[in-house]
Amino acid sequence: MMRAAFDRRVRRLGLTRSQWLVLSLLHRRPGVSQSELAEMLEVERAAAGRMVDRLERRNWLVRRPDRLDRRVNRLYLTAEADAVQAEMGRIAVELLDDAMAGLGAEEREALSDMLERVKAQLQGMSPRAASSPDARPGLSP
Amino acid sequence: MMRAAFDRRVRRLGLTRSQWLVLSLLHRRPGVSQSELAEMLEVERAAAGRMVDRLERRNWLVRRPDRLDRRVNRLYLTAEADAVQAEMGRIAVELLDDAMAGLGAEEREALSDMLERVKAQLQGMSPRAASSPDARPGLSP
DNA sequence: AGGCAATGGTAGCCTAGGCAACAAGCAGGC
DNA sequence: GCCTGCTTGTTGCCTAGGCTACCATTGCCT
Repeated sequence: MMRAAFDRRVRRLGLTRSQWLVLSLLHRRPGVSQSELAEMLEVERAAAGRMVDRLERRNWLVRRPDRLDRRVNRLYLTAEADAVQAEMGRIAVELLDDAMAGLGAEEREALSDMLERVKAQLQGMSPRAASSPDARPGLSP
Repeated sequence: MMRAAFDRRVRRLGLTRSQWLVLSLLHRRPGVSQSELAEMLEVERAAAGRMVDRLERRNWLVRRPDRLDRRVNRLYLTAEADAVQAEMGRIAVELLDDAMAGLGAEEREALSDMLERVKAQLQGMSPRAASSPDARPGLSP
């Protein structure tokens, strides 16, 4: 429902929530590879790749080959994307605020905290959990 | 992540979480129409219709015409669907329990309650909110 | 140097959902 | 009776994601 609400609100900008997540991430870390992007978004490489396809087709970002490793594409936002990115961020905050209108400050804190814990739990049972480099994924080591 | 985790667990049964939601609902209320189904699942009529397509194609349910209103299809589970439905329910409960393993009983209660409130808030701003029959959709009556 | 495993990216097939346009059917007003 | 408007369902086009198989490249190890 959050996704749907967000998409409804930013439709006029010609983007979706998922696309905004990419833009936002690329704004903070320009030059990441597609694999890195996929991992950060917690999504399959294929899905990330197609996302990049769509965004590139609409000129929101550019693929540029890495000079050291010919396999990887480094991703960079275009100027327009950089411009719209902030606006989307504002909308995201607004939506979050509206959605939690019925909750007090401590409740929001608690909700956020609990969801983080649930997320960690779910991450621990995801197939991608095995390759965690340093974090202990299991629950009973 | 919940959806993904659930789908991973029930894959061997040849179904998905969304499909299970339909089966579960139809088990409790056989003979609902597609529109009713869509509303109960909080999904567009088109999406519900395609869902029914897939489930019918795989013989999990049957469309039967209503005798009074030739527009509507009434939906009924097949025997196999009825059988597998309970199993899926058990898996759902298990998953929920696993996901909230890091939370105490009161926390779970609180989380559930808060999410309900957030959901209500989001429902109030959805486009389908206007046609609510009795409930007041606004936030400050 | 050569081979082999790991990594990055892509394409194919699938489910899932949104929005819009449409046809068929129903119901109420005149 | 007839027309007008609403409801039900379907179809088309779109994004989004999962899984698998595959190709190219890289890097390690012998």
